[in-house]
Amino acid sequence: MNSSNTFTPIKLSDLRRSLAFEPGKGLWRSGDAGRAWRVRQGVVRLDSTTSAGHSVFGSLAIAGDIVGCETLLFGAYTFNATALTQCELSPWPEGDAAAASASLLESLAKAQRRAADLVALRGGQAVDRVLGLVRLLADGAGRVVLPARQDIADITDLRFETISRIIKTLERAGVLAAVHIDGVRASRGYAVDLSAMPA
Amino acid sequence: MNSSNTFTPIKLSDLRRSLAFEPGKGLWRSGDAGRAWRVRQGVVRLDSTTSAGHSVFGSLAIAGDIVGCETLLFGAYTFNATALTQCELSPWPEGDAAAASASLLESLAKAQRRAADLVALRGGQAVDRVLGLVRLLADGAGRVVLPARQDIADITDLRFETISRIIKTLERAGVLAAVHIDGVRASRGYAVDLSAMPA
DNA sequence: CGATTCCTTGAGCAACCTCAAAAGCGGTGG
DNA sequence: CCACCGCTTTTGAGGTTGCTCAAGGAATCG
Repeated sequence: MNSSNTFTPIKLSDLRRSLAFEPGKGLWRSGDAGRAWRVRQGVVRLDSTTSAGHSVFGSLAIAGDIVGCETLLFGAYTFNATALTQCELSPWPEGDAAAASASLLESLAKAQRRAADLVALRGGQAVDRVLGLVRLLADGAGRVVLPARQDIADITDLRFETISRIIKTLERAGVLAAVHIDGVRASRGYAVDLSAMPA
Repeated sequence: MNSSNTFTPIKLSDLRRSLAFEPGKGLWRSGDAGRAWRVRQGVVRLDSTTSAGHSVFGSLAIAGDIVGCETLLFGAYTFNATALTQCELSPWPEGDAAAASASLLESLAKAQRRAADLVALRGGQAVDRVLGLVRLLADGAGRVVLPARQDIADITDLRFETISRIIKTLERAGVLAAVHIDGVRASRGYAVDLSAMPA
């Protein structure tokens, strides 16, 4: 019910290498058989399937997060996963059993912090939610590739028209600046200057 | 900045037994030294401390969830924890290292599902959010002890006046019924009848 | 370059918020 | 036991933010 899904299953032959995906690409669906991954780059959107059968935003995974670990318990994914930006996944666990166990504890702690971040993106004034997402997704150098308006809307529980208005306002205020490479627009790429944010 | 906090640190001598807490009781604060626990009963509220120094709702832990596992990594808690209802915690991990590792994986999977649940509580129409929380907290027999209005408001990102209006409406519609024991009101206890919910 | 999807912008409206006041509930101490 | 105090909950009236519906423009893909 959300986003475009050019969906093809992950190939068995790829299980040992790192995989790259384009924005909008469906990675897997709830119930599919598969394995666990670590997100190396980009943003993965995880959706729950409602009783009514349509897909609603459930959570986000960004660089460092582990996704699909439930496959180790049930053999199948519980969420639908799609790439929101260009992204890269590598198989998990990556080392031996001991390394996996340490990384599990770390992942659990990280998952709990991530949950709090997500919750924060769905509360308060509309502008602050969008800025929160920008902050979450921006790299250290003040660069960010935003998801599509509709995906931002799903994440923040706002309407895409509202997101559009807010992002335009932030551009006019100098907080966001569309990035161009060789004179051509980098799709949804922005330079971020939070200090330009009016009180 | 939220809720009343009759705060006293957890005693060392209690580390091996299960502990019980009254609603409103502060369990620990971010930065405190302490250990990890499994929630046996009730609802624990976890708050992040903002840069401005005040506490904002971050997430919920209910029966079966593991809280404070980050102490095994950093030696200190990252969230402030308070009991929203009468609740009971027992030390975690409960068995040997092998059992802990299996339970970790399970906990990670559960934490991710819990995150999606929380996210769902902060989107959509006000009534549906409150009903979502009621469903999350109700036991199998259609009984629930709700947190205070202000806490429900913090969880759902609504105002406590709005929560009050919604709960009264649900009572009048027969979805919620205040529970009395020996003719005396069971504090914030309700019987739930979701089938009485109008479309 | 034609079609489809995504984004922008406007006008009016509804859901929820804000501010305010009063009633209920629980403890505490006379 | 009752009067009092603080805190929570209820209820009302009016205001604001973000939603809905609608239309046109920009991007992207074949």
